[in-house]
Amino acid sequence: MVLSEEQILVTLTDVFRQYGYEGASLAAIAEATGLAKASLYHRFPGGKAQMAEAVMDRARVWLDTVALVPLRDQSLPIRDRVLAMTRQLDAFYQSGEKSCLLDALSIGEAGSALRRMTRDALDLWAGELAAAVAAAGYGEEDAARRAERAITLVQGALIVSRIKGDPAPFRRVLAELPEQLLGG
Amino acid sequence: MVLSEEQILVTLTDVFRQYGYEGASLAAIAEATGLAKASLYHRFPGGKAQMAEAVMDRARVWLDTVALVPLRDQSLPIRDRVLAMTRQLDAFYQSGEKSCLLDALSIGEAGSALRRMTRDALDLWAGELAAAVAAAGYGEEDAARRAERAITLVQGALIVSRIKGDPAPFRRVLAELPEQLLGG
DNA sequence: GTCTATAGTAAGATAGAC
DNA sequence: GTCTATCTTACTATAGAC
Repeated sequence: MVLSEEQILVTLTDVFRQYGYEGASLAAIAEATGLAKASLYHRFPGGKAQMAEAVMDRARVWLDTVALVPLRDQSLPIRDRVLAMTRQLDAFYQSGEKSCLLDALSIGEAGSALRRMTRDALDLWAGELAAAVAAAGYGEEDAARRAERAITLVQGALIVSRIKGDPAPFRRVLAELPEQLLGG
Repeated sequence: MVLSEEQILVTLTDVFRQYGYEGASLAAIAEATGLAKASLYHRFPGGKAQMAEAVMDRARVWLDTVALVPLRDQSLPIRDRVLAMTRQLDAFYQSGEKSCLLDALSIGEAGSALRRMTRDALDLWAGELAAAVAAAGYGEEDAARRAERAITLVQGALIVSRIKGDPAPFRRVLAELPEQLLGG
């Protein structure tokens, strides 16, 4: 059976964020996707490194074309825009039951291309979030700090939720994110 | 040359938090410690799993006997106690240049014993921090939320700093931790 | 308690048939 | 584009000498 590239990338994303880059063996990937290892190499001649880069590229595209889109909709109140972003995050992380992709792919001896991609994704997220907050009337620097703190809370909450085996900390952070970004 | 158990655990801690559990190969551990693989097995018959558990156990002891000690010193103002804890964290994480051990050892297929140890360490930290905040006059539930949020910020900041290759986010979070815990 | 040497296994990756 | 079978390497772990 022939799977679509999209279906494979969804599965790869799950495997990488569950096991991390090193922990995700080709055997595990083959089993999760239902494809033989040779078939994976047919689609990703660069092997596991290319698979991880494809996953990260798709994550950046998702950030750019889905999660961050509501932030740019100036017809909505800023608080609603932020709220729409948190709903996308909630879906991507399944309310805290899935681990963070940026974390999983930035640990260990990830290649330099992958490192750059995780950094770019983080910068994209932080930049657009800061711009949205600044557009709400905050100073550039204040907005940048609020955006950085929001992202920090999301990343941290995903770790705390994973370690505790309890999605509640992530849900709490997500619920308080609009106030964190726009309050005070 | 015979290294002390403590010297080995210091090195193991560094290797595990740099590469993660899966990424830390015995070859890398042997090179970092200067011991042959067989010598490592002499000291840790349970192999890599036992090494990681020993590292995590030492981290819990450090938390209990070093980092959290100032929190219990009721002769000092609460803000100074929290500040003393942040100084210990700053030293352990070398101002954000070292990754988070709890993160590195909780990702992937870490054994159930290791999982329990990371969770226990997190609970110990959260519990004592919440108790200290509560002793400053906050309600139990409010104190627990503030403690959870502080730990979330520290974890998240370590990830952001690692991805960006810039310790500044971690330093900022640490500097704002007393206000985060006790302000408002 | 250290080492060299090696066993046994699982990893990433490839060849070639269909 | 898929597969089975295989190659090579690197891994975890052990044996046995000093």
